[in-house]
Amino acid sequence: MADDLAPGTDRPLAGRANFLLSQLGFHTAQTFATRLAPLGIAPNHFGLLMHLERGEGSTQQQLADVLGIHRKVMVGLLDDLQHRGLVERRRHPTDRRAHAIHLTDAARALLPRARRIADQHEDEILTPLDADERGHLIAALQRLAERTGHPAGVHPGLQSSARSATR
Amino acid sequence: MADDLAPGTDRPLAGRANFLLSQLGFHTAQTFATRLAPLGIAPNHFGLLMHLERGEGSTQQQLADVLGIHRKVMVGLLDDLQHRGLVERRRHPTDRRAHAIHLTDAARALLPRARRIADQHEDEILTPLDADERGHLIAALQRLAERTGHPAGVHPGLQSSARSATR
DNA sequence: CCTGACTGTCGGGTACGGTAACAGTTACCA
DNA sequence: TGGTAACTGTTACCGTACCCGACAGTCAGG
Repeated sequence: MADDLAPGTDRPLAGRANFLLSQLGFHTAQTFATRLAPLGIAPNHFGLLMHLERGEGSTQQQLADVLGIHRKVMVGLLDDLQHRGLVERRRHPTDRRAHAIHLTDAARALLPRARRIADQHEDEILTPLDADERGHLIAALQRLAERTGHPAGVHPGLQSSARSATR
Repeated sequence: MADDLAPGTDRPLAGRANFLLSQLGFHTAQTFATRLAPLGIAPNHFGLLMHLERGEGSTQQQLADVLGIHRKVMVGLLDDLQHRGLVERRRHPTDRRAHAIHLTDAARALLPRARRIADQHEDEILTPLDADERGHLIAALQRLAERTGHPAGVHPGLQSSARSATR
């Protein structure tokens, strides 16, 4: 579209889609972490719990693969959740080196509350838009997200900052 | 909209606007930093240079206020840029405690290249959308960004990760 | 049975973020 | 005029988080 030798356009940052996405993404992650903090978990814990909900008994390695992180990080995440009483590391039925990760009843009670917080937070973020505009925005974002190479629902920044909301 | 006592909706993460924004924002910031790295600067340096372009001679404190960060962080950012030969700390004409920050010729030569990289990066991110959809998306994002409380063009995550692309 | 590969975990080096404090300078105000 | 309070830019410090390799225990295949 732009001439390959032309200098960049002189638009302000606030009109560039990449800046807006980065700015809004950071703000969204930050406020969501704040909303979730009273539950004693961080956004990455929430994502892990959501994954565990459909598929308990997985290995830590399997979970790490699905979320695209290193097994070492999974140790820390599960330590947090176990300390919080939300997951159990049971013996794996067939592989004695591995753990089978299961949700506790407390986690099953917590998840609906967390989902409601997520809904409220989303509604708050999208306040300026009506229902039609929200639909168009989400559809557009999904199309952009598909191109990033990350599997659906996998956050690229997951490999860090697990303990911020834990203490 | 949702009943206040209802459990949260059971949508996957990939369909929630707040998750999509956070995911895309992180990915966008990451790839933009990569595109910018060959120039020897990070995204926050780019933002600072853009601000300096319209308004040289500012004090470090003034710049920190405009960007919403602490003066100490500005010291680090300017250290990087000065080391890179892009800014000069001159004596302030009226206040001998303060520095007057000026761009160098190298910075004025670098900025068009950086802007072109930003344009290309934006185009790359928005590939799946046509011109109309891009316009609608940017307009919607701008309306959401206005509600965050951050001044236009101010990135909330600016207070960190300055040195990632410097070395 | 024995070697190689895998699982989950632990310690150590390193870099980062935020706090407190500093000298130099200005502004206020009696 | 003098003296105190506030401000600028900077440094030193400390607790924390992240990355790396290494480890015991266990499985799989020849």
